[in-house]
Amino acid sequence: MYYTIKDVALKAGVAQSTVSLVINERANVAPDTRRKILEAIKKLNFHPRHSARNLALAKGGSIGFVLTEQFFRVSEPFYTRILLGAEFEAAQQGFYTLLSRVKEPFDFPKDIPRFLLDRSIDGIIVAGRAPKRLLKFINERKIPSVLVDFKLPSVKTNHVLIDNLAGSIEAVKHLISVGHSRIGFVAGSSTHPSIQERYEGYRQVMFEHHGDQLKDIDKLSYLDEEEASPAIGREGALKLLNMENPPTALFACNDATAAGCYKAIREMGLRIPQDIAIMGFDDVN
Amino acid sequence: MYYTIKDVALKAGVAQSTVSLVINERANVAPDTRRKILEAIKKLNFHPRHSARNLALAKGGSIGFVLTEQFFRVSEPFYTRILLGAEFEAAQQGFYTLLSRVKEPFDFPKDIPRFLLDRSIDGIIVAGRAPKRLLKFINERKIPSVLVDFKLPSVKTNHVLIDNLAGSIEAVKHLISVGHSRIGFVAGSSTHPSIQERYEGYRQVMFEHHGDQLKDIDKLSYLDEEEASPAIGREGALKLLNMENPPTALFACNDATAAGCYKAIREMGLRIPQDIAIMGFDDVN
DNA sequence: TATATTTATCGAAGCGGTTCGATAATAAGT
DNA sequence: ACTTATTATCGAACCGCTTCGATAAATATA
Repeated sequence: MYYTIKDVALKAGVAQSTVSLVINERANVAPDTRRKILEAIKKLNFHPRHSARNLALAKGGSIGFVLTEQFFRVSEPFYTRILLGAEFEAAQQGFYTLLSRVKEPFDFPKDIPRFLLDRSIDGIIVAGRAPKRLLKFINERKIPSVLVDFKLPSVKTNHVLIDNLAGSIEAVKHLISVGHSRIGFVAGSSTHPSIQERYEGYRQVMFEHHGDQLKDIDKLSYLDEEEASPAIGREGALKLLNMENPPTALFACNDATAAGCYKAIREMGLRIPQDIAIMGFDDVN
Repeated sequence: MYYTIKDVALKAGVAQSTVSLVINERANVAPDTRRKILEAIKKLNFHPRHSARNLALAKGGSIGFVLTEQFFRVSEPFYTRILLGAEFEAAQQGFYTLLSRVKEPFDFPKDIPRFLLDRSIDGIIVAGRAPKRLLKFINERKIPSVLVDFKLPSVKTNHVLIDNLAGSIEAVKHLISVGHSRIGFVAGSSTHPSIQERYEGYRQVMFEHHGDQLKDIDKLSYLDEEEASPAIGREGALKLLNMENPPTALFACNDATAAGCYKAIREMGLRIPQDIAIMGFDDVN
């Protein structure tokens, strides 16, 4: 049995509106009245109905989380973690989190996440990547939004990005500091801005240390446009490690790719770290 | 700018209620009227507001998904997958999915997922494990529910379970069929019913084949009550592989544990599958 | 003491849908 | 042709909450 604000009002002997004032912690409620009302609430185990409140407030009461479909297939939990973190924070603030996967390719009006249309959300988080058309739609609707781990130069947005460049520089410098000089770079999703930044960091440090051997550095890089994954990592590692004068260290563009490198290395019967060093990015697992 | 059903009615020159009939695909609307209304809907890009509709229907419009907190920390995406699958199906049916993590230990009235109280959900999925008190609460409230991958004998529920016993039997038989006889069993979460069933399957097959060496079989099992994880797997594998007359194959209670076994094996410098075989459970990654 | 302010509470309207009972228009039955 | 059943549409009430303007009571100001 569920009770409503009306039942509470009745039980406490006050008007509904006064109960509402108490629920929402508004000013000007006599301490005694407040006490009575709180008591009634407790007794009836009353909890305001989410949809009723949201309707009255013209709000959604949730935040949306958009992830591109293919991230669901990847075994790496990078974005899943972000989702869970967002969910946690949202819950703290009294919001629910609504998940939506957008298709690729994106069929414009049809594939718009439903919660964007039925006003279920008050804001939206877009992670990893999203069709430009969708971002524009969000902007037109003036829906508060923030992109995570990507942005499009052509669309004005709020975003939180990883400092890929700095991270990458640090990674490569570390490898150099422990004695490596032939360092390979293995990447999937090579067109993704984040990956490009990581690659840029790699190149910067490599140039700094081996500026004279420009062509060599290019040969040490394996860039694949396909989704970064263990399979791609394996492929890249095999390629680089089988060249003449192979690298002594591999820097993978992310941990999923690193897992593949790891596998390739094992297949070749090499040992880590004795024979070859390996470096990932993202700190998952 | 958002439009309401009223705007649609105005534009189409009919009553709100008629528009509602069309939206909900009810009978007895003249084809011509229906057409006019659909046109107006399209033109105004109207989408019924979720909260308004749910309020009127006394529904939630979402389904809840409950996961025990610690599953969020585990790197294995087993339950995350189930969440995503549930979300997908729910979306197909026009429902949103609300996620909630329950604490352990569970502080009864306080830790009840909010969506259970504010009537945001019409049904609930509980995965992996949950406090009995919570399940009872759900039952008392007569909230449609289904448990995934666990059940409690003392609480009447719907559940969908993995056929742990059959899977386990199949796994061990396979190892035997390829020539192994000393097969170790490595498990975390040893009190979890699913794990116990897997252990049971292992024992059944082992008894069948080595009924005479009862004590040996016990020695080949590593059971830890702590959460199944790579760390536990590693620990178990190291222990079993360092005994006198070690197993030639390891059967891990799940893939997270298997990952740890894998690691241990590598640390010991053994090769898979030449030196030792390894078997997981769950088919993740 | 009379008047102006402030404080506490209330009632009613509104949020945007759905649904039920009423009514008008059509079709069917005799 | 006249009553009866069916179909299409409408208006109003309702879902459970918030909020605004009104009112009464309590305090402050002159």
